[in-house]
Amino acid sequence: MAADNFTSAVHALVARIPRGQVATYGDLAAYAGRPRAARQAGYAMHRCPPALPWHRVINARGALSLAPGTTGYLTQRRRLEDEGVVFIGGRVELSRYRWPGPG
DNA sequence: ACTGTGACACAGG
DNA sequence: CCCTGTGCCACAG
Repeated sequence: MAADNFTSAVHALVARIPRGQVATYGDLAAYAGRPRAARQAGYAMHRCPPALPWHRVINARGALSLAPGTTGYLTQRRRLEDEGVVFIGGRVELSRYRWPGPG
């Protein structure tokens, strides 16, 4: 069952994102030690344990990468809004909510 | 081994 | 702002 290092690193990072803040796939990949593996971070999120705050992970444009209208999209958006994240035109202001990183 | 695909990102136009 | 092409990395068939 053990996930590979990159995947577990991404999951560990997701667990560290503070409430009300967000991180991009590219950010997570970089913090995990692979600056060019944003897509793989996305795959890691697809395999993300439901207990983690997966909704705090969005794309570099400040939008949700799940298909609009789907249950996943609505869940993610509602959770973020519950944490105080404001959506404008389907996007959030990254300069305002972006997590600086683990260290 | 090769091709297609994706919860991505960035440079151009 | 939009849309498009290209680069990227790993997985599935």
